[in-house]
Amino acid sequence: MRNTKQKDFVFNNLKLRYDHPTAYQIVSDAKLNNIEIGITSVYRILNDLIKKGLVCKIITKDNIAHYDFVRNNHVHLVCNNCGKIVDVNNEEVFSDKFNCNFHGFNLNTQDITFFGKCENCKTVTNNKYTNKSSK
Amino acid sequence: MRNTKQKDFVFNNLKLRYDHPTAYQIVSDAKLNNIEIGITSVYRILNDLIKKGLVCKIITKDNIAHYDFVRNNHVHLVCNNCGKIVDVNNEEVFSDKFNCNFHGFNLNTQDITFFGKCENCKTVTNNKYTNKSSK
DNA sequence: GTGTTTGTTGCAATTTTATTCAATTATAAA
DNA sequence: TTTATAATTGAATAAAATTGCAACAAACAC
Repeated sequence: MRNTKQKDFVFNNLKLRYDHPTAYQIVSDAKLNNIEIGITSVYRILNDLIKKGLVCKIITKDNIAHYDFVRNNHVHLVCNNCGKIVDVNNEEVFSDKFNCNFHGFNLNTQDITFFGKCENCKTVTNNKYTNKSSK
Repeated sequence: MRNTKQKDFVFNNLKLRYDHPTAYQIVSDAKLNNIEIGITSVYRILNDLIKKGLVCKIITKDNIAHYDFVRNNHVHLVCNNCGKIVDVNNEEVFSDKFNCNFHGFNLNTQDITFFGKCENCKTVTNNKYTNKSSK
């Protein structure tokens, strides 16, 4: 694992902004900051950060991926009309304050996924996705 | 809205199976059943079902979309090593039984998204994503 | 500082997914 | 039952995202 200006930029850019950018928006922002970085590297760096659990990907109903830095655990509210994404603290959702009318939203569907290792893979050292191999 | 053999096949295939197939697997299965359907139509039909909240899309760490029929509200546990997807009832997750060791899994990250309409879009009749227009 | 090692970058090619548009076909009206 | 209407399909095309690989460069040893 090496430090490069490309990795630094993607990481810090995501950490500093709160607007859930797309991969292209990160490239544009890099250009404005005179950082040379290709879209390929942005996608690759984002996926590495996702595999480390530092970043998550949100797919709005327009089927374009938006990326978000994982701060304290939070959930996303996504508008199916304008694509707006709002962050809400975990605790609020898991409390009894939560219902389908929430933070001004009128919610109707949910996507809840937990990632980890299953029974069989818990003991395995090499990891099909998070490392290329264990060699 | 019209009934076609393609729509029927995608809907019933997803409803009957419990293995979270990819779009390509649905096309293959259609061929085995002598149903003519192109990959384009499968993606289109799947997206329509998602917009109606009848189907959801799960992205494993291999970045290929898997599709699931929405029965009673349930969450997904995804293995970052082998890609295995397990369905678990909502109630179990929102109870105190839930922790990072769950159903044999060793969980470490989460993706929780709720979809709906935001404050501004609640009153709007035409919908950027769920309908082409309101004309 | 120089050289070696090895992870990283970015172009090109590929794969996955979405859109366009002409041809087709389900549905309802005649 | 035929015709008219408009939604749907799929081949071609385009866009989004990933992978392979040669060139590059960060980190470490000397």
